Amino acid sequence: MSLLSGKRSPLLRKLSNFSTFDADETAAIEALASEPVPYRPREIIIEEGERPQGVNLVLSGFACRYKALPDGRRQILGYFVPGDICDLRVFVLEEMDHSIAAVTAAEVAVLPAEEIRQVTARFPRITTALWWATLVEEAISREWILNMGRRSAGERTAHLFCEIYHRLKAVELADGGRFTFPVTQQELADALGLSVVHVNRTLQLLRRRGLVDMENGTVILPNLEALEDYAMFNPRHLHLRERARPDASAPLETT
Amino acid sequence: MSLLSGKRSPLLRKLSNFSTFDADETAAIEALASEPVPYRPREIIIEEGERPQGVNLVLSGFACRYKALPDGRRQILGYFVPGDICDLRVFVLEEMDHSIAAVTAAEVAVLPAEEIRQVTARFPRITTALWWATLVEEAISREWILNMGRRSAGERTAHLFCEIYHRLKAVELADGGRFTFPVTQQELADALGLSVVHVNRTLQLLRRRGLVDMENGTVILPNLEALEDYAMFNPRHLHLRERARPDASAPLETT
DNA sequence: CGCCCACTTGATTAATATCAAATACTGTGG
DNA sequence: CCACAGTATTTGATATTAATCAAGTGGGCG
Repeated sequence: MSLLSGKRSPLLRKLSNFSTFDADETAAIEALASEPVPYRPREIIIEEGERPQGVNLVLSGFACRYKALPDGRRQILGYFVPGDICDLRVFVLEEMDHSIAAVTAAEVAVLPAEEIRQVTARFPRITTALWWATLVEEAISREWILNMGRRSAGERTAHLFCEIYHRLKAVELADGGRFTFPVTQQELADALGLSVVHVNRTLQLLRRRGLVDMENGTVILPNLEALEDYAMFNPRHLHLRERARPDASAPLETT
Repeated sequence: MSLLSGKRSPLLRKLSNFSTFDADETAAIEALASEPVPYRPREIIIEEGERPQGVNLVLSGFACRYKALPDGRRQILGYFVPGDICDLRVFVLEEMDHSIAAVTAAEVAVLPAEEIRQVTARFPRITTALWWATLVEEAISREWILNMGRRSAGERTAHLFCEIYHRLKAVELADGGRFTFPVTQQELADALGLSVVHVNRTLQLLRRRGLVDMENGTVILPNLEALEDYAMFNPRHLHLRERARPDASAPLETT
């Protein structure tokens, strides 16, 4: 992708929020995303129970993890935005305990385990950056638990928009309080643990308060500060401070 | 600890659910837990914003992760049982985005990063097992999101008891449908995202249905199968199948 | 045009929170 | 052993939040 446009790939843009890379490292990161596989909206990428084939890297569009209860209730567990890697070390486990699907039209690259192994063996700084990405994803999961458990419908919805906004901004896909996020209210409901009807009313509330507007798949946050305040959003959990850091602190870099 | 009693440490018991270890590996795992630090109930182990000192390994008792909102609402994000390691790669991040505290009286060992690095450098099978443990914890987090989002108060409570039971069983601290779990209803409320009063009523409901009994800090599950059914509990997400496996599949084992 | 799908609205019900008070239980000092 | 304080549990009444049911509306598109 970077070859075509001269622009940095979303993965590189994302990892640059944690570390800076020299030319070799940059080339190695850019080389990871081999051939993009296109998915249509809602198309399943991997399903619960399957054995994972490779490590998926989202290049464009949105995807999500989700889980369903035997009686049909469905819960989205998290979103993937461009630059996100789904389960770096998924091969340790025998089978998926949840599913991953495209939310919108999306392009996903499948990285062979061996390729990741080689890159991480050669570039410790990339290894650390990949761990950082994994740890941030875990932190987001924890925030979701707090979200579902202790935030009201309005706060929870607002919080989700703050999260997506900051994540998209980190890969240069959002700015000025607006971003493309074409999801139905049903999908929001599944992500927020609410009913569709209630999502609809909650969005109206946020709109009335001038916190969130949605038109045509674009989310507009006219007053980000007020929104973050209302949602009690603390960007700390995204660990996005831009800076170079030494990579000596990483344990677990083994032979 | 294993020196005192001749019994296997909880960490070894836990990892044995994933892999079998030879004498050297066993010794290395047993040597990890140096000196236990005692904590009193509710004592904070690490607080949000702090820089982590080392990797914590729970030897006895229960601990939890939690997060609080600025207005005081509190949410427990997960429990630690003996054998659990809190954040293997925590050093990658600069500061904690949540807190960890003892729930009951507990003993915790602090593992220096360097020690972990050495053990994992020498024993790839241990490395893989530690990853497995980390991945299981992530899977549990995801299940909690489903729990909070889509399960009713009763189902959610039941599900938590199923989870703790299976986890304790994996370290030989539960059997025959009973285990020690001395938590207050307020703490359950913070874990389940409910009010105390509602937890109380939910427990009464479960008791009336013969699914859960609690007396004196001991939880009794008189009919585990019915409970799991009611909670729609699927043990798959704990990835606890007992078996030896090759460790060749692990990516990211780098220099 | 007409259909499908998403969105919206209103009315009602169910789940859960909040408030307030009463009852048990635990440990402590006398 | 008792009295007491403090905490945890239980109960009842009421309010709030969110789900459900049912019926529109509206836009894109074959």
